[in-house]
Amino acid sequence: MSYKQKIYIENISDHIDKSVELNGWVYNKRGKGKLNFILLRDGTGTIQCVAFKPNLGEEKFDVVKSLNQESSIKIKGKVVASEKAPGGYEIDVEDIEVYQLSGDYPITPKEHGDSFLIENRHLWLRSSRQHAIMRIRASVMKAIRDFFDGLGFKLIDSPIFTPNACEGTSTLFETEYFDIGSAYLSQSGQLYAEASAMALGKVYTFGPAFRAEKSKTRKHLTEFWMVEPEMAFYDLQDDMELAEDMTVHIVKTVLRDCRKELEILERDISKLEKVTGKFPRISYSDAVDKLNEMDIPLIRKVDGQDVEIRPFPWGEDFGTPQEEALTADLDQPLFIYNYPTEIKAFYMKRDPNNPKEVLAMDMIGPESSGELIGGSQREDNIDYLEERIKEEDLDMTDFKWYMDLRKYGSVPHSGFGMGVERTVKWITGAKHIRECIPFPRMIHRIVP
RNA sequence: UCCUGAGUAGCUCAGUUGGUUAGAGCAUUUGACUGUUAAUCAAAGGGUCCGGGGUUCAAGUCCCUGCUCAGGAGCCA
Repeated sequence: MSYKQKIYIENISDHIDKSVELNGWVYNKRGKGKLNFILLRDGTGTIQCVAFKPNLGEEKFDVVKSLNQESSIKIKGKVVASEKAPGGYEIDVEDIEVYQLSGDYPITPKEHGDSFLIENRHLWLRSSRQHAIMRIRASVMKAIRDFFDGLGFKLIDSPIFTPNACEGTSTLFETEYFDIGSAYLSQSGQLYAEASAMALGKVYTFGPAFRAEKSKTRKHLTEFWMVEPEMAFYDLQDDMELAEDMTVHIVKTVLRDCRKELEILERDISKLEKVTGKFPRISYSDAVDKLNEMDIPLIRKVDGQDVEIRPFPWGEDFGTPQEEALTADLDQPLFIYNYPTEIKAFYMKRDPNNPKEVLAMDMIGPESSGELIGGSQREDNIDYLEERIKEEDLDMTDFKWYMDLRKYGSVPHSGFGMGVERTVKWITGAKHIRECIPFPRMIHRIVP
């Protein structure tokens, strides 16, 4: 039989009243004497299969009785519509074949703790919630690629091994690289995206990024996926407009293609439906004023003690409490733009009207989802860029090739980076970012 | 790195003031049942109470120490 003729549960309604063959795993089983109900999952969905002893015969019925959770089986039977069946359809089992009877499956239908589930991540992926999140993740990835491809962007792949730091060295994973010495795992493909944008105009790089930050929170991974578009002749306004359109496109795609998954996750869809565009924008300085109106202080650790500083001083970066306060009443993501130069990366363009600020923006998601996007117009003036590299104590020789981009036809250009897992966390309403990537890498976990 | 909390059956947990043989639900095994929805009912098996040290006639329980895990902070996407 050709693979094209294989039948999957997600399309089972195309085969009503026909006999079909399904392959899958036992998700759950309920016995009732001569009648057994098998909940079969095949990766595309689940369906109830009804095994009735008089129809199957003693021998085959004993096979059904021996099945336990996650046994792998082939089932032949007729597809029937039934109000009693979860999902509306069920299979009247005519024949069954066992690939393998499962041993004691550790993830039972009852509750489990976080640490047990993450230790069994390779099996946890089979559970309905995780299954739904992974399908939404796949949909988000595809939405991102479709969005940029549709606008004529070219996908370029930036290297994972890099010789130097993009922003600071303390958070780099270091590895040996033959006789050359140390190489570092890429924290961002941005510098390479900039070079590519000068060649191709509009590009995006999409791949994993590695950060050795010792963060231990529900929104940090040491390995995460990031999409980074970079566009020649785009200013900061263009950059924000693009980020907004992309975000709307992602949410719309998931709402269109993943209704079932969002239902399994019990996500409040009405909240996502409000993400339609015209995201609010506020400058950093206005945001500081607003925080002070709301009496939100800066909280700083001094000798292990939390000290509240009022009013919030201009020049300090926003943390979680500030982001939450600024977005609490909003249905859509918020752009904060024009940050103090000192707290931002060297490559961001200083505002020609105010050198204390850079043309940078962050997009903070609603529903406490935090920073989803960070971007900026890039510094295109070679002298200012050199000044900033020196201020940050970075090694000029590392950036020789990067400076060439400002030497040979420098142009205004902009870009941003969006964390895929944070976006998936927001859209799915997942409690923890570790649920938003198949195999999370975190400060204290690298297995499985 | 800092702060807080937790570690008892395969899993989720209870375990009184320190006191006889450490319990429950799920999972597993066996049996009953023709419509179950995390099925139900009956029975059985299953324990290095995280490791080490201490106090005590007596420690799962109190003290010290180490390890592991979780939540939060900072940093960031």
